[in-house]
Amino acid sequence: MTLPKFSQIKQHICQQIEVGAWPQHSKVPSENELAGQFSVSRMTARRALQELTEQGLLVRSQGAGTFVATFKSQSSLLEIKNIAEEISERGHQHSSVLHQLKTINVDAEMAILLNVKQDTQVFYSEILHFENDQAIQLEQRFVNSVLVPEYNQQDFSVITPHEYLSMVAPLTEATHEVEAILASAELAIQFGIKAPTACLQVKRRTWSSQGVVSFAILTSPGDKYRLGSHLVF
Amino acid sequence: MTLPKFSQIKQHICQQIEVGAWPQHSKVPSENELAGQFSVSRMTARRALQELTEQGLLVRSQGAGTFVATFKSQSSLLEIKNIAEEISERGHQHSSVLHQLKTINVDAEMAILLNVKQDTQVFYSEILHFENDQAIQLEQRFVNSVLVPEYNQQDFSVITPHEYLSMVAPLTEATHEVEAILASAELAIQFGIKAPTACLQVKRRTWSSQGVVSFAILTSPGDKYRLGSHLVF
DNA sequence: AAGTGGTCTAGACCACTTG
DNA sequence: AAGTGGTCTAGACCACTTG
Repeated sequence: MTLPKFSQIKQHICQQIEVGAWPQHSKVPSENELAGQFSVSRMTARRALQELTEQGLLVRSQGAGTFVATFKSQSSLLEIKNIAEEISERGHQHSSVLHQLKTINVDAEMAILLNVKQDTQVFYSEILHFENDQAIQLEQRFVNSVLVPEYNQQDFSVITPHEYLSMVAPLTEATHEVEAILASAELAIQFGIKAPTACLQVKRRTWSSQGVVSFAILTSPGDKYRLGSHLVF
Repeated sequence: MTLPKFSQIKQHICQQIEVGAWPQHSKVPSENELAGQFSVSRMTARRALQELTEQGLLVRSQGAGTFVATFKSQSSLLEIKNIAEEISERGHQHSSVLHQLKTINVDAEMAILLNVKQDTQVFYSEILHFENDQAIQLEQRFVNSVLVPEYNQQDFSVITPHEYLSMVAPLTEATHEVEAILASAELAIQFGIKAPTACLQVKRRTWSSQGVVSFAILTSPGDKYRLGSHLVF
């Protein structure tokens, strides 16, 4: 299974930027130059440049060219942090209980979210995280078994899914959706809270260079958890 | 100056979804059908579908087709967007009702948040924002009267606070705190929802080069609003 | 088997910026 | 005038899902 040509070109450009060969504001090869170098049509080279522009790595200007974008100082805002780390940074004790770790058949929706074929087997893990004996987050995670075939063989009492995935499939991209929901009866019991409590629910999709790695649903009681971000312009 | 063909097709699809002709999860015309209907090449029809998918309006599945996505208002955590703009980008109608616009004496906490002396007079505005006649966000805002002395003389039926502040005190920095809360009885009435509903509450502090400009509390019903972010590493 | 989306080609004309 | 990106065409082959 080889990567599509436009993906290969994207990877090449990312690499050049990462190693510093193409610094900020430097001109990157034009569509025609890339098409020549990689022996593809202009449309394919264009797609690579276009997608990297949408991702914020490049900026384009008709007539002028394509340039490496200014790196955003966005690392601190909604970082993808490991919950165990977050808790220990607060000087508290992290622990977790593994509820489930199994293989499931994806339904249509999950197939789209993980970008796998229907009826593929994927991994599902459910872990409840504690901060000083207080349940703080329920982590429900679906993992692409093609990209991370040994996910279900890990011991999640010694490593968090986030830590393991960071090792075997480094993050290149992520999306978040944040919602407020009412705790279900079941959730309320797990968190040890009374029935009508608001919860923050973050749905996080993560990518490595190979594709979608996992889809996680992170739910936390609203009165014990919040998200922060700091933007600098 | 006419719109490009792919934009016209996008508009047409948006319209169908808006007027309810194509409800959630319904199948939209295939690339080939659209190409035929609009007398364009398949690549052009495809671009329209592709961009709407990236924007979250459609979902696609190879072999199966393209479908209208589950609709939910979404706002980005990474940019400070004007709510009126956000709503009109979704093709909906924004309106607002000004509840209050007055001068108040800050208490100790607000003095710290706005970085002004205690007992300074600051402006307070309270505005309820609607998306198509549905109340979607309550904006409670405290504004530094030293940096923005004419805030209380604006007509907030023609300009949003965000738009006005962007003009007179451009953003240089912002912090967000996101929490899930239970709607108070008063809030529930304003939003037209039943009592135990979860709400997303964003507390936003904004700076211009001169200092803290404003502190805003943005509250939205959880079932009608969500925040999103897209990170690239 | 027919339809769908995913990738790709080799051209074209255009608006725009740069030397 | 030459190069660049923006739009568009009319094809092609493929993997996949559906009846």
